Amino acid sequence: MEAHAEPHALAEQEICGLVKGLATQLEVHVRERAVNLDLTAPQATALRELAGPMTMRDLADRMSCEPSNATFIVDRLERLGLVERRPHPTDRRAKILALTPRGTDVRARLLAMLTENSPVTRLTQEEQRTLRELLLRATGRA
Amino acid sequence: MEAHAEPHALAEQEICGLVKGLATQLEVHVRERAVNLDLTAPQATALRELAGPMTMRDLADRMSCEPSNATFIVDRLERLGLVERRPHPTDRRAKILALTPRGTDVRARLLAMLTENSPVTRLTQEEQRTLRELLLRATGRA
DNA sequence: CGCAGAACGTTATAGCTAGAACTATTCAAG
DNA sequence: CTTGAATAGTTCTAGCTATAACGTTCTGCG
Repeated sequence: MEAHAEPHALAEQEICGLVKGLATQLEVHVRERAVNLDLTAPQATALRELAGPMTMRDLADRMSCEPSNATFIVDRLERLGLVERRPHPTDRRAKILALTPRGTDVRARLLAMLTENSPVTRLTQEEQRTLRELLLRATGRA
Repeated sequence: MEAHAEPHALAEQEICGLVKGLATQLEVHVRERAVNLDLTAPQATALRELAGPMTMRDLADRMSCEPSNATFIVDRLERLGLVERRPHPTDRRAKILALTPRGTDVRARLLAMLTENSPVTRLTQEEQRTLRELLLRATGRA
């Protein structure tokens, strides 16, 4: 029987499903808030990650997506007048992303909505700290 | 300053990014193994979740995706001769998904590859148990 | 029984995503 | 200084994904 042969492997598979499940719930949570601002989920996610000026690559890393996808999303945010692409002061290959005044305003309203009823709030502060530690280790960032 | 205004909210945002990051790493891990079997990542994920006969809805739930997407993926798996759609014995709306002999074989080889060097193996058994508990609670399944 | 509401699965559509190929620029080794 | 490798960003394309709408079947309630 499979269950008796590889119990360890089964646990790993379950965790994969749970991680995907939580990621999906978080994306749905973002999407539900984003529509109120006429944004799609990835656009809102990008806006959330733009806590300060950064390059396209930085944004792609923070969103865990490929640079080509960051280009796609920033194109739309720029068209909406929420983000600007500025030249990088020392690296002529790179571009610095900066929020416009409207972008700053929309981002503030977005963050306020995102903090309400997030799936993560099902966990206590202590549990959130533990989860953060485990995710840091699992992703190899710690 | 933002950091002083809402430290709690910032922690939540970091967890969102970490969950997405781990989910992405897990998908990359699946994709890298899947290509050896001429499968795409979602096809391999579906095959992994097909531990036994189940309906389209069950598969969609296990994959955390919409039913329309499950239709898309199962169409391809059926075309590859790995999965069959059979009528449900008591519910004429539903269909039962069953692996073909070749599907069973491919799935076994897939599972063997997936257990090797998964990002989750960066955690100890004990840590994996803790992570599983927290994810169950965060997703509202426990 | 009969009907309203819900559930299962599919289709069509619009939008998101990764990968490969490309240009321009930077970095590192000689 | 110069050349080869690496990096930043974009474009193009194929494929994945969610949503809405639909037909079919089931379920609960009167």
